[in-house]
Amino acid sequence: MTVTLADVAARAQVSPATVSRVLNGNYPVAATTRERVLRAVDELDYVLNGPASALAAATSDLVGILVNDIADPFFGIMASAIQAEIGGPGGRAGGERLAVVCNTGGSPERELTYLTLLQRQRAAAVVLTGGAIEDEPHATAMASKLRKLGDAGTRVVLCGRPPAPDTRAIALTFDNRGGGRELTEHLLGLGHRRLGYIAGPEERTTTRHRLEGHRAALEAAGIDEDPRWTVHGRYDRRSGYEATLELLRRDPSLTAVVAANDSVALGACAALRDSGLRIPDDVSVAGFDDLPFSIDAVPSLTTVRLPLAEAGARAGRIAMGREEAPPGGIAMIRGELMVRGSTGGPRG
Amino acid sequence: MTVTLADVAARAQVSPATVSRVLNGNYPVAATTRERVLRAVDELDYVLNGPASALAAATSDLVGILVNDIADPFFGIMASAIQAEIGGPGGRAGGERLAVVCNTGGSPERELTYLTLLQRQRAAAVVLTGGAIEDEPHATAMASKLRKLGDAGTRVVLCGRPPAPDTRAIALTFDNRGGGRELTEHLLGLGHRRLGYIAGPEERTTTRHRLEGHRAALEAAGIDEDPRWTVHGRYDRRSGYEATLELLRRDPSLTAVVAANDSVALGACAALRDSGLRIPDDVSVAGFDDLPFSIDAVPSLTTVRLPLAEAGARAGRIAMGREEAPPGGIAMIRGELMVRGSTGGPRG
DNA sequence: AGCGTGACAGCAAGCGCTTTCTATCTAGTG
DNA sequence: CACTAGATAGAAAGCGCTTGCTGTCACGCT
Repeated sequence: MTVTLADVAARAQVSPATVSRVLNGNYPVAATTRERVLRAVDELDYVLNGPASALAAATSDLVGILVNDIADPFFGIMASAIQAEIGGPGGRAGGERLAVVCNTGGSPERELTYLTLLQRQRAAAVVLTGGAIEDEPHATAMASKLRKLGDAGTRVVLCGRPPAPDTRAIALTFDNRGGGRELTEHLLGLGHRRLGYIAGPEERTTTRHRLEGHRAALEAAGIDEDPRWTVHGRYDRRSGYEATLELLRRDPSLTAVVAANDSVALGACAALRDSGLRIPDDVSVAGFDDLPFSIDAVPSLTTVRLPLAEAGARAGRIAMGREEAPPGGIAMIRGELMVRGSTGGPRG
Repeated sequence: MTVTLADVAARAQVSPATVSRVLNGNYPVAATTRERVLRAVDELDYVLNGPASALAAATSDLVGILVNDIADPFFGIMASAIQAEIGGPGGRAGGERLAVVCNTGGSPERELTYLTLLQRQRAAAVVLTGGAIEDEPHATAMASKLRKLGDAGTRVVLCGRPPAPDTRAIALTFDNRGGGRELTEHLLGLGHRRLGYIAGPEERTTTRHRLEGHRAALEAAGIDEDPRWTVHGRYDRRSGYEATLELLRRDPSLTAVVAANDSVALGACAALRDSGLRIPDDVSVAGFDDLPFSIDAVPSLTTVRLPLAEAGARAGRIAMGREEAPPGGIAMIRGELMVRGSTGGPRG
């Protein structure tokens, strides 16, 4: 019923081998023969059988991209950039590859299961985006899985994620600590002394690093941090809204709120406004990531820009073997402080 | 080197057939045997070879999701919902499926090529999201491709996209026309008579339908539309910014601007502010989609909410055969007008 | 004229799994 | 107790493609 290589071969009066070679183009085939084959392919409307081809050749053209939340532009932007470089149709890369975007939802089990699924598909490469989960057993399981993938010839690249030791994985890590520190230094420079911090979920590297940067800046400035000034939440707007109200309840004298990321910062802004506070006159707000909407907030958000698209593109190229891995397999990608309207000197 | 089914069989002292059956669980296997096999799988760290399995069984567990722009939350939200229902790891669905999110970038060729790639992989189902491109040759090619996919047993679902006649594709269509109309009626009700419209790219069904709704409302109100009041652009913020400046240049007396979607509306707001105009006192602004950030705009955006997540979830279930297709294979999904702060009565 | 040499094309052996058909064994039945 | 139905397990035939190896020619060289 379905057209196979053999059918094409018969029609073109050549052997299946020849058809295969024409299609893969890695073996000399006379121009006239090639033409005949291509015509047959066209006439029969032949479509290669991917699984069969993958099985015989022991390789596949699937590339996995793991993201925490595909609905979040932070991941969407990286995924998009990675995918463009992977060279799906229209990409500059030669062979047409299928990018498989997998949504882990931040769940450790899913992360692992997806990796197994990709391993099962004999994926050509896998790119993991976003922070890692800091759970000892899970980290061990991940490392082991990544090692196996690497051993099986799958190229593994971590994009915006800390290195995975004892693994062949290439890591392009965001300097969350440095960015967090710079951001808080900016606030301190403006004269703020009482800063609330809305952190992301615990046991996430991203959360921890940004928070560490923040605390390092405080410490360097000789400020004793009040434990009440830190609240943990999710990486979304809602969480930012609630956390801000909580922060305000705990200490109404705060003059600045630093958020785990831009979405959280937006929620913080909303909460402040709803509490009758002006930004930045009464309270300054800062975000992280510099997602596209941040500049449109009113006032526009002071934040740390992470080169998401660039990092994704680079990760994609490395995954495809079109760019050399950084020395040591690790590269630290710095963020850039974007000072905008949401931060100003403290009131009074 | 790599562990195969046969290795597991040898270790468990059973035939490969039995191992396969244990793994697929669709054939009776004695409990003790099953256990022995599972132990062997575990000890050998065996991972099924996806391509081989797909080849032999003539089916695969890949499900394609086509989106225009994965970095755009509009698509991200739908993709996320679809994927959750597809039942990747952790999903309620039984078999573990791999969702393949394909980024077409709005390019017709890529759309087609991705479909071929999915066809090649013998995808179990394909969900196409977002509006279609209104180019006769391309539409024909798409229909033909979708027909072939359908004939090959791949379930095809259109989510937020007009029906594809002569195809087995199930369509969950957004009522863009109705939403557009309602939105403009709201503005007219407030007393606006000179409305600018920032449309999306031409030759897109979404663009056309929303615009048609807008015009229908104007016509019903007996307003002659000035051709200068419509500008076409892309579906992004930047485009909204520029288009608004252009609109203002063409007719500074406009009292309202209707945007093709929320991102464009945000750009419009920025342009208005930069032009020294207040929203909504001087000019009202309306968006479309009600993406999460819309409520955080200042003032918050009046827009038409599209149940993106619900539609995606439903599309996912239909694609998996877990929900019946709507009668006639077509369902119209209505939007809901969300009146918020960005629209008000015209000045004066 | 004889022959080495490319340039192509074909043969055939798998790749690792699924599944039909068949064989075996146990337990239930008259 | 002979016999049959039901429950498992195995043998083996592919699934559609790739690729190493083996021809077969047509040239051009000595």
